[in-house]
Amino acid sequence: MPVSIREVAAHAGVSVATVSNVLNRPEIVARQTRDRVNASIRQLGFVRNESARQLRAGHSRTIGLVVLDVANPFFTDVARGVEDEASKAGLAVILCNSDDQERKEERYLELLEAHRVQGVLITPVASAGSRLARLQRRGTSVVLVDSRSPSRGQCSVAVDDVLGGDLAISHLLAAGHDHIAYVSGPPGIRQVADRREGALRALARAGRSADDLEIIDAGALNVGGGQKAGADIAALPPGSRPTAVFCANDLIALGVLQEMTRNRIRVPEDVSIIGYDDIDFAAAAAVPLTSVRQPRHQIGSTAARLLLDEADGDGAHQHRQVIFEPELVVRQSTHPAS
Amino acid sequence: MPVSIREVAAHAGVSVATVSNVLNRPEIVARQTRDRVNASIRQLGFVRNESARQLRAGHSRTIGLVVLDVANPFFTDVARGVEDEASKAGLAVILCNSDDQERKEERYLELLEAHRVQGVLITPVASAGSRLARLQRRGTSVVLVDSRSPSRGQCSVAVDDVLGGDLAISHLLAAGHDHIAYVSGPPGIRQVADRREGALRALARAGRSADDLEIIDAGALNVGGGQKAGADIAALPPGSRPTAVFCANDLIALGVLQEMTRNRIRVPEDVSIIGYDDIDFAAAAAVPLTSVRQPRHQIGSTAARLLLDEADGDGAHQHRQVIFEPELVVRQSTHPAS
DNA sequence: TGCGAGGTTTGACACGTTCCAATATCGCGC
DNA sequence: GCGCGATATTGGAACGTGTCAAACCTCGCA
Repeated sequence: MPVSIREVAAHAGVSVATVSNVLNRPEIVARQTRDRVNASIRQLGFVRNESARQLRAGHSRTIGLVVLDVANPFFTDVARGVEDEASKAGLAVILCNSDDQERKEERYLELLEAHRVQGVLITPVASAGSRLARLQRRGTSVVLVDSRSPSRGQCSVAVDDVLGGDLAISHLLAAGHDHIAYVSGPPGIRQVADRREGALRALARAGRSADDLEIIDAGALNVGGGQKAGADIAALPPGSRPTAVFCANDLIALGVLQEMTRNRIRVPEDVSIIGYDDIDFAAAAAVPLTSVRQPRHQIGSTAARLLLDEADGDGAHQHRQVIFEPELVVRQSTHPAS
Repeated sequence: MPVSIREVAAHAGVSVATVSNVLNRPEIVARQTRDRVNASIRQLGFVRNESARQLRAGHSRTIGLVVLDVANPFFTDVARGVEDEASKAGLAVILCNSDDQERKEERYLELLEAHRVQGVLITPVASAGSRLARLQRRGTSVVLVDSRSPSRGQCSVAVDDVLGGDLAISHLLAAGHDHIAYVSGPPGIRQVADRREGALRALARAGRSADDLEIIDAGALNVGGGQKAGADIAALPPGSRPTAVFCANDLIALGVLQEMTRNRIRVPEDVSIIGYDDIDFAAAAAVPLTSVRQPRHQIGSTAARLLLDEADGDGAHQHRQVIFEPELVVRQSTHPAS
């Protein structure tokens, strides 16, 4: 049904090659011919066939984005960053959710490879190293997102989560808190572990020991986990309750906040709460959350640019490991210790 | 760089056609040959070239999804629904954000058409009708998402927003509220207008007039708009303040809630709040929001299935207009009038 | 030994585009 | 009028896959 370049050529009374030239290097064809061809294109409603272009070119004008879950606002914003940048370059973005499952990730990588994408932007599951290496060996560029390249064999964009943890705890220490808890997610996740490490670093600098950081496990990096942890905190007798809690991400912080409110524990007067990510809902919470901001959109756009640089490939590409610094955003959920 | 079917054939000592048969109709090739070919495939790391397949087949194994903005949790969940369904069918999803801008939408539609996608799932901007008609005329299937087909010329999936507005207001009336406000978004958006219409319908049934519904314009369907509207409400003297507000979506409701809390107006004791969409953050708000739930994930998956049915095309496809019923979810932000 | 049937394998073409080398056309100076 | 260079156009070969009719085996049976 769709009209091909051949039909346009016939309609305009020129050869197929000329139509192709009008499309790709209009300056080399005579104005008169060009106008005629363009008229035919409009008249017949011709639209290039990307598949055919790709076949000839050897690679597609498409990039793959594999995230753990777009429904997480962090990744949503990263995805926007990627898409905005890709759009500028005329590229399409194929979106894939791995749900942190190896099998899904593997299936998607194969699909993307079959599509001969220019490259893959990925927040890999823990064990993805060898799969990615194989992918690269076969010629697909890979850029790690929110994840650091261990081997320097690829580009990566990450945020210094250790620093982030440090910022959060330093803020609480400066406000005079000395009974602080870390509401953790699954410790197997790098981000969770790094933020904890940063927290300990800040404590050490203040002359405290690791034992001074109470660890409360939320089980999952979502609101439900936060509620569970919040209930645990509320159940403590007021005297032995931490006066400040640092949450592994904002979703957990929102859950904790909700539980505090439900139990009539005032935030920040009785308990200060600090989150991580600074998602939009952090500012919009009933008590606006103090949080550690990550440049989410920028993470995505930077990753996309690194990929484009690698793929545009004049061969001069150097792998780069970009690390952003997180930033403390103080709002109303933290308060000097009474 | 990537290995082609030809190299596999050479390696296995068979013809190209046989390799193709192994890939597409394994049952017709002898077990022995099949095993040999499969071994070569694994050994060489062969991965099909989708572009070439598509070129041959005339259409790609890809669908396009055009939403106003994935960063809106409503669309995020719709996108997940689409992607889960597409994944089952082995299709890739190309994600596009129109940001409610005609030009961006147009560019993306052209890109998707060039990719010869199997079809396009789209929440169109207001004026998209003719563009979509043209797209269909040229052979690309279109399914409207969260939007009704005016012409019945295509499939669509929507939610009965009039009913949703009705449910919300009926709930408030049943609780004895008689001073109710509608915090509206841009009235040009169909969803906003429909929800208002539903609200009026419920009032009329209760013998009230349209004048009984106070309209407060939030300006935008986001948290900021809600805050602005919330400030307006808080500024009213307690006596003439509405005892209940129905917000055009949850983001607005969260903004209003935040403003109430900041001004020490109790929710729900002083003011009841009801939102729309029932996004995950509604349940997680400091005061869990009563809201009108839309089956977001299901909207996406249904739309994808309709598209697949149309594209699988044994010719027997009938366009269908699916309309879901929204559902009232009562939580703690609404309360009988005192 | 010859023949046919049934099961396997293969050659060749088509898909729509791009690119390169080669050809056609033109203007211009002699 | 002829030849030259410059400019415009064209023919045809790829790219990698899927399909289909035709060729090729092998085997059993007469």
